[in-house]
Amino acid sequence: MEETKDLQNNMVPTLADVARTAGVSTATVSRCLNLPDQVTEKTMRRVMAAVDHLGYSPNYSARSLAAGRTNTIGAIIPTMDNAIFARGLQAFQEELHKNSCTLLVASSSYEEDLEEEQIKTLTARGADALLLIGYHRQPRLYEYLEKRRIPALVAWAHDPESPQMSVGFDNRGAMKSLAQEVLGRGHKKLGYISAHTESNDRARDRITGVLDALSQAGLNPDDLQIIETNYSIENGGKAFRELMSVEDPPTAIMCGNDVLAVGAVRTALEMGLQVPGDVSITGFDDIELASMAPVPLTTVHVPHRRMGVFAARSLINTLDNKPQDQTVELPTTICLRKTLGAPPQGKA
Amino acid sequence: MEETKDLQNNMVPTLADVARTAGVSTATVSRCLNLPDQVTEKTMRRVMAAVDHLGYSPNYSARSLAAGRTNTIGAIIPTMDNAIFARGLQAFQEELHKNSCTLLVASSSYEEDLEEEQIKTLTARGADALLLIGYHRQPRLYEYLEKRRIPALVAWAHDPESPQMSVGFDNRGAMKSLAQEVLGRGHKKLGYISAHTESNDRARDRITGVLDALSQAGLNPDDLQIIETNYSIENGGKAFRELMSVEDPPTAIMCGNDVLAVGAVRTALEMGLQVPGDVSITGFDDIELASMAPVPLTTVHVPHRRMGVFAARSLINTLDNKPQDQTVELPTTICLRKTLGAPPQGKA
DNA sequence: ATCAAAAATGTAAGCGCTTACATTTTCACA
DNA sequence: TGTGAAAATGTAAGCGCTTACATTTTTGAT
Repeated sequence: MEETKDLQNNMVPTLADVARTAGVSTATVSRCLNLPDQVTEKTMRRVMAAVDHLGYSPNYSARSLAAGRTNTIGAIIPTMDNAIFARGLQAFQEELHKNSCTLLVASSSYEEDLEEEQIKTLTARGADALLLIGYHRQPRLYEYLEKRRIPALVAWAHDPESPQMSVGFDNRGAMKSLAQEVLGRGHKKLGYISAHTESNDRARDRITGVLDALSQAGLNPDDLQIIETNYSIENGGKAFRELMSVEDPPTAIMCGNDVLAVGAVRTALEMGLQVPGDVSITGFDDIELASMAPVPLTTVHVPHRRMGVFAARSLINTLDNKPQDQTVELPTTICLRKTLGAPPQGKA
Repeated sequence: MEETKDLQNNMVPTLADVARTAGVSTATVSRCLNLPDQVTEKTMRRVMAAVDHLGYSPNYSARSLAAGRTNTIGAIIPTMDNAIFARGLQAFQEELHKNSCTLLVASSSYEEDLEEEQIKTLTARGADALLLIGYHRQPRLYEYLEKRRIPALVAWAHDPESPQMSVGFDNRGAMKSLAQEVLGRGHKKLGYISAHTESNDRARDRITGVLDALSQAGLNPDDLQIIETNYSIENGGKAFRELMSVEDPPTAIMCGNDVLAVGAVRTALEMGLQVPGDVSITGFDDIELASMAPVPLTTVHVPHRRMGVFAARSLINTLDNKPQDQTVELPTTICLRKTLGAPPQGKA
């Protein structure tokens, strides 16, 4: 009983077991699995038969330890509970899968410290590379990653100046264009609802974009009323109410993302305001929600899925030492729907 | 130069390096990291100083290999590109993190074969446990998991009969209740837009729920027109159009989820139909979109985040051999908003 | 001071795989 | 049929950690 070399005895089979039952060395089995064309077809068949027979599948911890590569890529995103990241991440994962990599996920909840912790964790877990959102983080983290030779790609943002690998888009330019559309309609007084900007460079860049447009149009950027709040429909509504509760309220409210904008639209309607008759509202991202809003949202379309796919490819190419663009900027487009119009009579 | 024991020389430090610089054995360092109270405070300080000095962090591949545990839990979900899974997954991840576990993610794209492949991959990658959506899959997979002693928890569904560990809700019962609401309004002829049911037991159960209500109300279940389609707003619209294009169309269309329902609502309005004046429509899930729809959706609220949290706890407790409910059913609630009304005059 | 038991630490054997290097087999060509 | 180079396979040394077991140190009761 103790000599049962056959080990059906409810143990998980190892490479050595496969080798034994196939009558070859462990090296050969390993080659069958990893370097198929270094092996005779006959041997391959024998080994594969053993693999099937035993129900063998490799132990990745061991493989990773021995090979010094995990084929795992980590992603640290603010939250999945946000369609834009969820969708990008989904595309990212699909592309990784096509290249037999797996995805290790962590979320930072938009907190810088937590993100740092997650970076440490994921690298310790052996992520071969990392997907990060935005540029903003302690320089020591970039040093840490560099020291460990862990490629990190920044997504959702794009800064041609930065040495960091990235796949993103021009938050600032996109929002500037949208602001120009708004100003072009004759609005002179804008309000802005933003995500918290403290450690969110995308949010900051978008605001800067509006400011750009404002000063370019000869308006005073200091007049732009900005409220920062957490990402949610409800908060968008609250912020809207606040912005509109002043003496001479803005005629257009631009929002840092669609979720906030939808909240604003809803609240506007609740307040009995016409959109865009009494007040124009814009979003950013073009999530599914945008076209479904009570009044379909004028917003900026961002190619989230493409971003995910590109990010995956970049990282994989880098790991494979294939030539590879350091940084790619994806175009965004302005999506004019129904929430942007001219300011009300006498307000222009 | 070659004798530099100090190895700043851009190598990632190992346990042995820490041990050497702290002047203790590797075992002691390992204990400091994993079993802190088996170690003197003095030693601990020395070791920690070395850890900090070298910037050491453990290699999880090695740790996993040696310890036979990865502290990694895998989740295989149909897609993250669907708010309900994204949100649940987010909560799941947060809870795992609280317990120092990481999340390995894969998606099956609602394809049974792909799911099987992903199960194999994730277990090979050393996932200590698995989160799976729904019960439907080849029995051999359950056997496979059992043989490897990998606890797998089924979420999003609940079958008290099944031996499988689960955290879910009663898809059938919930949809039955909603159908009863619909029938209670006087509707006699219903249509149903479903996700593909082939390998989706949640979708099947929901249909069964409607059928239950129908036959209980003395109506003929065979009259229920059902269209199966892929998850998307657009497809919801198409299906709606098809259901309504018959001689004597249904007065209420129930949908397997909110996304399909929103598509239906939008299309109804495009067709010049009043909702619920001309046709009632219902959804399922209560995602954010639901209350934002052109007409706010009557639907079933499902506690996705709680489900994620419970799932994480169950799995972790199981891994820690803590006592643990085999299966928990979370309550759902019916969310009556605006898309359900009485059938049009003369149609009741 | 003494000594046994308890606490802390050390030693060293793997965990399951990859891979450099060594050995054997195969094969084209003379 | 014999030869050498190329192809296939085998041997065995780790990869960085955990942990059973052995050894040393500390502790506290005498």
